[in-house]
Amino acid sequence: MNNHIDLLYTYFNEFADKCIKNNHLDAFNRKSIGIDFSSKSRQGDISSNFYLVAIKKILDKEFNFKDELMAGVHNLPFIEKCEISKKGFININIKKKFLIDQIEYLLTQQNQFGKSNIGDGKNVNVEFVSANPTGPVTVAHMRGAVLGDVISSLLTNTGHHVTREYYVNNAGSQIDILGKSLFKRYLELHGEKIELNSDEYPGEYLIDIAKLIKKKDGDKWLNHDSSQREDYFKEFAVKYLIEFIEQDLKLLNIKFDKFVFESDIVNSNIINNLFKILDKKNLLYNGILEKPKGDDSDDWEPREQLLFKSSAILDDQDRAFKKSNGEWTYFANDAAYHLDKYNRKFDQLINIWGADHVGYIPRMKSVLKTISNKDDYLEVVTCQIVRLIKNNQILKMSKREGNFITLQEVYDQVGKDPLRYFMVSTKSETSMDFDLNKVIEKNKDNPVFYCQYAYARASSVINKAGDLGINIKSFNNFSEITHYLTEDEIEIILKLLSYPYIVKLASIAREPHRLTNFIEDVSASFHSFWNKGKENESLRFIDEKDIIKTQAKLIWLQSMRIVFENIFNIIGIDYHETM
RNA sequence: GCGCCCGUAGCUCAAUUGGAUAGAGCGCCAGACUACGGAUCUGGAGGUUAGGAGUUCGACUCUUCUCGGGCGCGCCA
Repeated sequence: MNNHIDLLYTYFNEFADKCIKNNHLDAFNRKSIGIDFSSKSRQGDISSNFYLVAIKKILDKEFNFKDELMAGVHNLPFIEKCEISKKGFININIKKKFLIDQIEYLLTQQNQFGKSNIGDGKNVNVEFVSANPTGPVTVAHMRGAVLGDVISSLLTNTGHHVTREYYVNNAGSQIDILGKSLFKRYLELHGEKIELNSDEYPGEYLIDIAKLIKKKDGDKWLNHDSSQREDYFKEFAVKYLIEFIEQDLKLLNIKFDKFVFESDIVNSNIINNLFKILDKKNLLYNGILEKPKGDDSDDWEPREQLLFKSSAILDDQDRAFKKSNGEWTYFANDAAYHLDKYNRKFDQLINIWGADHVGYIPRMKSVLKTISNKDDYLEVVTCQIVRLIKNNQILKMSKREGNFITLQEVYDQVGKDPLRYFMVSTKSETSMDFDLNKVIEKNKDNPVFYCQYAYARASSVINKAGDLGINIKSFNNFSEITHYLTEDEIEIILKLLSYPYIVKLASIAREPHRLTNFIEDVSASFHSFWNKGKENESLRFIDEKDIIKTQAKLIWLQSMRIVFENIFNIIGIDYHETM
């Protein structure tokens, strides 16, 4: 069942098609057609800029564009009133009966309401977190973790097949250092005095893992061939750290469909395949990179190595593909991993990257553009850092001193819901402050609580009415209830009915914060209306003497609960009928 | 030095991708309470959207310059 927004969009597009076909209008970008469905302007229930946008494209001055357009609008089934304002906006009031029909439809849809198929079943790979397996998950990754998970949910809700993927960097020098650090802890357990180098990992979690090795193997490794021992300690460390990481993320209810190991990529032939693809297009050459301008260090010296001609595609300079000693660079391996994703037949790749990787985007997009011939085959969503604030002080972290704050620690202090909610409640590319004191307050200053409370209140009304024998289970007098609803309630209903569009736009823009804005907006309207019932009894929800009026209210309250549940499910936070 | 991101009310953030008078919460000021859940609500003040120039019917949004903040800048990962 199409709602008023769908119908209006469809009409505008068909009307434009017809005009263009008849040479009355010049073609134009349909994305510029906007519908304001939140009635913010209060000059109608919904409004549109269609007239303003299209009038610029008139070719035939004889053609009576305005009258033709409006005649069609008036034929739409939901139009109560429609006019074009002085400035050129189309303002529409909607028949209440039509809104109630939509609410009836919403109630039959339940958790399907708001879902759509704009993704058309596309296979999308969302890669996120991908923190190096050298320690527990820290706060540095928590925003990307929640963001990736919620974007995945948004995509699922809009008709995409989503694979949540984690790339494990278990090769390379960081892992060598990790293995050495672990071995030192193992030595320590056998009574040796150890000293960690500044680049080694000081975390106590390695002591726990070393204990596991000691328990399993005793002193077997104390005097053992070193290369075999090194591999063993590396693998052992990574295996347990990945488990720790999975446990940490499960605290936030984040689960991955697939873990891909860098070692498997390195050991496969995929890097050679990538080499062939790039080489065939003449994008690889031996050359010498220039010295970076900001680098005043003296140890720079020119070196010849294999370079990727990314500057010919999307980057501002070429990038090292092989080290001067002939090994593949990290970038080359990572690019090979992306080729692997491409070979797994995904229609699109989305990476969630932290701010420290933004400089990396052009070269990786260059690779994937070359492979796929599509500009946007790889999409990178970046998120800026989160500053933790406690007792009005910024919590500083320094990796060198090992005093990084773990995800677990923050989780213990605030819990899953505030953590998830706040991580996605602002635009990801702006840096944000996360105040540990404020996010756990249980009052209206806290939007998580405010929205959950709105849900609980609505639930309590429905339950209370049920106790009085009033419910909407077999209600079918939808056509009779419109005159029981006030303007405030109609406005809330309008908002609820715009929810499918909020989801679509949030999904297309990869911006979950649109959902939190929306639910806060509806919650505010709801709490405000609730309070009016305190001063004016006629505005209260339950009236035992007037069953139909009560049912009319219960119907939109139930609709609101459904919309809230759907949003809570996408964001991944809990909801309760009592708090 | 170069590149990317950001700059919106005292503070924390929005603004449906170029739309109408830039909106919320906190804080501040003034009010409301025997309540279908006060874990609340009503009203008010507060803005040259960092600043200048440009593009057009129309700019927080696009272009350009300046200022300020963050991140990154050959073989690390």
